[in-house]
Amino acid sequence: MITVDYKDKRPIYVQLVDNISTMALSGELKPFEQLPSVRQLAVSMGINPNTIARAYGELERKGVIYSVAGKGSFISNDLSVFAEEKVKKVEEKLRVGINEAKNSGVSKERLIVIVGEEYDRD
Amino acid sequence: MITVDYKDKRPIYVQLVDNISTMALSGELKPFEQLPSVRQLAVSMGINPNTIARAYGELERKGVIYSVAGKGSFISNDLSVFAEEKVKKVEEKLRVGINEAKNSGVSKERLIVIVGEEYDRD
DNA sequence: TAACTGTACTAATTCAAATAAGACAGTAAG
DNA sequence: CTTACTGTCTTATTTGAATTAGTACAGTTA
Repeated sequence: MITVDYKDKRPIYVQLVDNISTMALSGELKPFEQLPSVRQLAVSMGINPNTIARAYGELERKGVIYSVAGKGSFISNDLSVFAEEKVKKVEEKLRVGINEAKNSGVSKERLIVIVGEEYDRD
Repeated sequence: MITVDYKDKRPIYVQLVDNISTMALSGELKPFEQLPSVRQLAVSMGINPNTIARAYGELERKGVIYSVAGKGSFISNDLSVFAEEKVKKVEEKLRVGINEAKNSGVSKERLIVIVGEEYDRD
């Protein structure tokens, strides 16, 4: 289910890009699967069609979906490029976080413990 | 030196809070040291006094500085409460980042390697 | 032809951040 | 006491990004 959270401070189109990307990567949305049309999704979510169109445009640029005028928008066949790009970004963000922790006096050992706690849960 | 970066998307008052907090923790600003007055700093940075006042208000709320009407604003004697609070936030942010990496398929081993790379630099 | 699809463009609206200007009270020095 | 600082508070205005609104155009499908 495609949703947005109004408590989330990020713009709606960013949330849509994030959610649909995640659903595509997890397999909840499958390759070649058709997405709701811009107008259809806009009505069902109670938001403006242009906001959906902007999200779809971003998703196409990232290679998550492809759009064909007159037909609709579909999940891409090959998500590997996007997946690699995402891993890169996640790792870079993590490095920033690690350095912030380092600068706040968190020890390497403490950090390893935290990594373990998060990885060995559920 | 207290500065703001206009390329930074964060509000100016947030940047000021962050910069002055960091300088206080690092010792670049020492306990009881007087900060520039609201008006003085506003002129020297070319921004509005109210923006500075808002930042000083936040800093006082966080316990980084204390302000006395008529005298000025000064770095707090005891920054331990703020320091602990900061470590908490940094660790929580890190846990979020770790889970994002985990969900993107980054292995625990890979993550440990990254932690090592960042910690054993400089 | 009719009813869909995505895309593009411009104008209006909304909201937080920042600015502007001023008022008030405490402090310190002449 | 007076003057010139200090922080604090209030209200109105401006600015810019995000979003909405409305419309137009071209491709697709039945």
